[in-house]
Amino acid sequence: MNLELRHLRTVRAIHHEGGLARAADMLHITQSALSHQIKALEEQAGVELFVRRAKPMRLSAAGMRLLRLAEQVLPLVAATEAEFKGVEAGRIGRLHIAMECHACFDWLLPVLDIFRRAWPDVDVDIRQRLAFGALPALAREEVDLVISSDPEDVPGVIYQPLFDYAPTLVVPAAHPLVAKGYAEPQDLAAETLITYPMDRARLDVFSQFLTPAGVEPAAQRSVELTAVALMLVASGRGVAVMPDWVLRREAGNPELAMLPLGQGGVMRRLYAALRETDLTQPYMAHVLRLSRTEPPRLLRG
Amino acid sequence: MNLELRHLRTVRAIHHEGGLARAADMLHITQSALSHQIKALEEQAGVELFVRRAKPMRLSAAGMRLLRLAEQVLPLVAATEAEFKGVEAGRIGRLHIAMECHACFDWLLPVLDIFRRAWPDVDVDIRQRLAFGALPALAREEVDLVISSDPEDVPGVIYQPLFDYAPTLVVPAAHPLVAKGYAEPQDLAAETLITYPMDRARLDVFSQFLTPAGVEPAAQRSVELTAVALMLVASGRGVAVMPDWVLRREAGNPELAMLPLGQGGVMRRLYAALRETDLTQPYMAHVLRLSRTEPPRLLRG
DNA sequence: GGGCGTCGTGAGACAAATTCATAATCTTCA
DNA sequence: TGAAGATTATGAATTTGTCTCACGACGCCC
Repeated sequence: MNLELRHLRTVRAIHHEGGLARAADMLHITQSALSHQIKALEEQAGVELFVRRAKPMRLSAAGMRLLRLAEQVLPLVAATEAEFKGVEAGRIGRLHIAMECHACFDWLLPVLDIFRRAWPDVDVDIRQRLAFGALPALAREEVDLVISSDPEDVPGVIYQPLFDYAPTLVVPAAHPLVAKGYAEPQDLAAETLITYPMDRARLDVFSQFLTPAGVEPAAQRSVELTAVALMLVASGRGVAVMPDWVLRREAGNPELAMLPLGQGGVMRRLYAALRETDLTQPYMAHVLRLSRTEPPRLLRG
Repeated sequence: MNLELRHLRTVRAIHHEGGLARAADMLHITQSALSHQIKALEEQAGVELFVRRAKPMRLSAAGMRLLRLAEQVLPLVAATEAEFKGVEAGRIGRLHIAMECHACFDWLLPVLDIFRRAWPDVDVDIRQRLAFGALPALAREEVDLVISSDPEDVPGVIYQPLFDYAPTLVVPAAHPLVAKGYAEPQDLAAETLITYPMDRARLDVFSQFLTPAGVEPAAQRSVELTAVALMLVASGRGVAVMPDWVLRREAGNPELAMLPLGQGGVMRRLYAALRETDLTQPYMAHVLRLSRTEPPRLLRG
């Protein structure tokens, strides 16, 4: 019977205003238009929706059921429309984040905790394991922000630098390398390397250290959790490379020792990638600012 | 932003069918129409509702919010439309009853109890004290059935006879009139008459007995409940006139005695009034049949 | 019974949705 | 990589639907 919201708005207006003429007034159309409309509607429904005996016109029993539907549905619609105005105004939005950096949980969770208090209407989520990589997901609008240290040139996507970090080797306290004071690629040739479960190309230890030197570790083992990796290192099962901000917290742990990669260490820069169109979103600006300022503060505090 | 159900149906179809072309198919319009429609919608909303990078087209974050609305609203609409089909088929309807007869509760409630089991989708109600009388309320579709013993000629309203009854005087068992065996109007001139709280014109004792004879009772008192009226009579506070079907239940009560009005008694006929247009409703036919057959059965049983 | 308010109706103006034909993209697969 | 197939976009014409205008009908209230 092809009901439309227009009809529900009409039914509600006639009921609330008490009569066709006044309802037409409130809907900013003529009384005649309403008369035509309800006549067509009644023909479609096959039921009399209004009682015409008494003027002004009133809803019949069947009309009342339509009114009930209108009172249910129209507020929902109005709320959604209001949300859309909110989206236009930038108050509402979505912030789904993809990380190519396992340890980033460490600083990202506190950052998002601050963020969600400031932007309660923004839908926040973190998504791992995107099927075809994080950047395509960004372009396809599956996610809205990608945390990565490998900027790629993708049209419509821009990179904002966040902060620098040093991938650092962590070994058992008793390890012979500790005396040397730093690690060279060859030093890992006989070691079991513990990494996060990611593509080699996205692991700093390979992309910045081992692969350029053509060195392969004796064995590799992947674990999901930072705490587990550190435990394995402490118990002599292998060595790992992690951002310095993770390890700074373990500075007081007597079972572990940290060594720079190479004599001078390796510096890496973390970026946030987002769609160019989202750059104007105020909440995006906010989350970027938080992501630049909060992590260093967390390390000090 | 003038959303319409059409748009919600489109959004839902595109999501479920996964793409414009298939959605167009399911909605029985061309792909082109849909393309135009969503373009217009996006312009109105000021937000991109679909992600066009990847084909087939997918909902964007904003589109997802519209989808949520669609999933909320469309089932409600569909349910109401289904109800309207039910109304057309006569399965669903309203049966609001106005009584001009207080004691009719006695038989009407059992009748409605049977009725509602047979017609669970018919909305049943009993309404007392209609502002301007029951018959205008019938014409105005405030009620759908009126129980009355005074048929009036109203266009569009027809009367169906239900059953006959005898308004009967009930007095205390020790009352002097009991010896006489019947009551004449003058016998009530010295009595307190207990009635239901209604207009005199609608009380049998006046319209059929006292008023024609020009007799006025010594006093009149009105009570709502039959049981209370009988209690007052039993305790010598007055006399009352009620339909015989009410009193037959009190036949064994040693404190009360029943007397016919006049030597031969008075007979009255109860009618059900309804709109002519409702005469074809199957549930109306059913409630009328029940109202004819059940009350006599109740008296016997 | 004449004014007043309310609703109904038909014709024409206007707006909107749909279709048709075709172009522009993207995907897939050899 | 290039051609076939699938998917979406676009512009103009067409159809459909909605609204307005002008007027008529009806009921109500002094």
